[in-house]
Amino acid sequence: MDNQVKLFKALSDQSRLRILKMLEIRALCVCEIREILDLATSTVSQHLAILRNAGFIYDIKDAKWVVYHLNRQNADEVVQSLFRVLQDKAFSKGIYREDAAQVREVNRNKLCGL
Amino acid sequence: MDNQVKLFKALSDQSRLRILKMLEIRALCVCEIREILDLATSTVSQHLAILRNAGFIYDIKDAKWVVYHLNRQNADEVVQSLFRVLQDKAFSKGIYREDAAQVREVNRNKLCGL
DNA sequence: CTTTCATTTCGGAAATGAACGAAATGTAAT
DNA sequence: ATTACATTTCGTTCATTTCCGAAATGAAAG
Repeated sequence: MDNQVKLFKALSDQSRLRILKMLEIRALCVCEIREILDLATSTVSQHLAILRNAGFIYDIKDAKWVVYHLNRQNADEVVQSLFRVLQDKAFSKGIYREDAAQVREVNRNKLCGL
Repeated sequence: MDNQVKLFKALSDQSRLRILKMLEIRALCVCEIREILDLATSTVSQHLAILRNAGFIYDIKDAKWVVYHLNRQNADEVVQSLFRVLQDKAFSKGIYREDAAQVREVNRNKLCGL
């Protein structure tokens, strides 16, 4: 598939936009994202794969978790430009604001094992 | 559907990105767009409806044609921001460059009736 | 080495999207 | 008015996407 189209496709889903806005606040593991989105873990994992494949995020293994980070250093100018689109205040309202509040509260140690 | 998601969905199709880049050069009627994309007229009409519904374009009836224009004045900041994404040079290569050449050559009078 | 547990992959169901041709619409020309 | 014709709408088909639960993976802890 055309690379530019792939970028827009990755962003054309509410759950994935929410994930990107959450990762803007801080890196999160799959179980934390799952908790906030309230979707099956496998579904969250697939959304993350789509975002990673498009270059918006990357993951780092940390202890028993896979922690996802916003890929702010991506050299692709279109990706950078799209990150800037997500800075619009439209993405700080409604569900995005609610998610932001939850991101500050969730704790992977409490959510998952420990 | 969420408004922001609708914007990205509208852009997550190669034919629709091509249409927007063509309209950047000049306003076009459906038959001119159909000629360049080489799709059924009904398919082109649906793509145009999706872009219009998202606010990226508008149409004006002119004689027997419906002429589509880029909606550069759209007040939505996200739309403006997305127009800026499309300014990236990635959208002036490959198929987009070929389309641009064709836009300068097509003539609705020759294509359609007259 | 075996168990535990977070995550990914797989397979399938339901929803959505893209494409076409045929029929409907509406306007311009005869 | 009737015809001609650009465009839209409708109905259908096929591909893709989204979602889930079950099974596989892989690393850490016991």
